[in-house]
Amino acid sequence: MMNIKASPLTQKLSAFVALSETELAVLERLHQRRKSFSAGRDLVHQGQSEQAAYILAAGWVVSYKIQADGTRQIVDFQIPGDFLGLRSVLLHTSDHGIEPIVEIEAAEVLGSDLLQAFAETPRLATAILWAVSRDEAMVVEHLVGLGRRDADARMAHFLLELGVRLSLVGMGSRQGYACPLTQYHLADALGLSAIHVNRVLRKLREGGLVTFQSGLVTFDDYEGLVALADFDPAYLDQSRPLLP
Amino acid sequence: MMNIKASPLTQKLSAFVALSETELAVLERLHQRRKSFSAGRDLVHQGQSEQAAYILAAGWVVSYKIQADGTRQIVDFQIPGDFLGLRSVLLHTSDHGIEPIVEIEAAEVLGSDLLQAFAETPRLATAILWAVSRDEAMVVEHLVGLGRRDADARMAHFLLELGVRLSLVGMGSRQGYACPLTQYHLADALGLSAIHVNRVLRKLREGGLVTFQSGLVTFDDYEGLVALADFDPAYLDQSRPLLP
DNA sequence: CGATCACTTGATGAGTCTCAACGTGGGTGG
DNA sequence: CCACCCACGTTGAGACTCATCAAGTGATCG
Repeated sequence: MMNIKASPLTQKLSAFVALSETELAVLERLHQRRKSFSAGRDLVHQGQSEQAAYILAAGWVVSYKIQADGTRQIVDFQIPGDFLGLRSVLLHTSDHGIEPIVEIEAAEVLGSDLLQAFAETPRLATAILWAVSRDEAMVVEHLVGLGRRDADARMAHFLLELGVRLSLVGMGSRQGYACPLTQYHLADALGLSAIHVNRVLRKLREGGLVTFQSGLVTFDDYEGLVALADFDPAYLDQSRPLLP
Repeated sequence: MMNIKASPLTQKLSAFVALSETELAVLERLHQRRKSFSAGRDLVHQGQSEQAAYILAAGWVVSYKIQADGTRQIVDFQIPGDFLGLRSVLLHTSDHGIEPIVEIEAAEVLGSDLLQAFAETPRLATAILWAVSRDEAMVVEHLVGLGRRDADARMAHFLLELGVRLSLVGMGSRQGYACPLTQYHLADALGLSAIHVNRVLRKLREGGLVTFQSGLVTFDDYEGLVALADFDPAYLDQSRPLLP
């Protein structure tokens, strides 16, 4: 391997399919057109008609929707190894905004790049399709949380899911992880007020379950948190390879 | 055209792309392996590993997730012209259940059928990809509703969205539509208790906005409802063709 | 060194849930 | 054919979760 360290996307896909040398090479080629973007400036505006998608290489990104009354609902966070704006490319328009939370690094991917890569290595296409389907499953799980979990379970579930996702790209463990999100981010993602988020975090911390402080998430009682959240990582694991 | 009436899927896709004779023929061929299923018996169980997908031809279907504590969250309803279990096929497992609400008619579609159809008519592939992306956009909008809309707006938005979807397949209009859902269905979809659903419906009815009664949804004041729900059908319209 | 941002805490109230009834129609079995 | 039952709908009272308003802290930064 050329690189000292594989890209997060490679790492993630490798956890699920054994990729050949060729496939790895094609994957790395997709990472060529590297760009960086600074925090806070929208990558994609809600309503914009957009052309390119990106593979996130470093940093955190948030996808959100703003309503007419000004409230914001965060649909998902993206972490290294995730795709950005894939649906915007397909629909040739974006119904949501995409904003870097910190300074990020991302590789621009054109529709044509993707097509070509798929033509060369169909297995890779399948692997990426898997990744996209998994994203969809995460959105569904998020929806379930908003509809049928109370604030505590919602928070617990969210922090656990993020932990699993980060672990897949080597940025987290059962101990915890670094997390640049503010309590306002959590509020907008979980459909709560920032004030209530604060109280929930305090409760979880004082209950000895998890600590969210100064950019660090620490799991104090992983099992307890799993129980509280009714967390079943099946929809993320997907360790059963779907390739023939 | 052979058929007196085009299938709902054909109707839906036609609203967005002008399909050639060939494409129409391929589309009709996908509807060959027709089956019917009775209400209440799961088509796909949560946790099952499933092989086939379906195109819904007649009837209503619900996709849901059951939690450990027994509460149910409905992710989406499918109406004629919608795909069922496409993601289950891709992931080779199902993280959610699929249940017919009434007696339904559906055409079984194997992965191989789909691949072959796509090989014959790439434009059709694009059209179907559009339909799938639109479904995704609907789930996202549903998520936003759960997170950031109060019960009244949630209900209003839901009834309006369903109206637009049904209109696309000729089963509804600005006047209203037939709807076999119970108040319990609404409750599980909107993250409310059935009791509160009842109250909300009464409020909307007495406010002269919309009537949900005995299997019939009637829009009494469409504009008023749109205003209450902050409903923007942009994510459904997609009238801008994405084909070259 | 004032400003701003992220966080924190308390008090109050709205929105929604839960529990507990009761109504009503269509189906089923005796 | 009647009596019953069950699913669905309706209504009221009280409790609880979470939002809102108000205020204040401590860091970071131009």
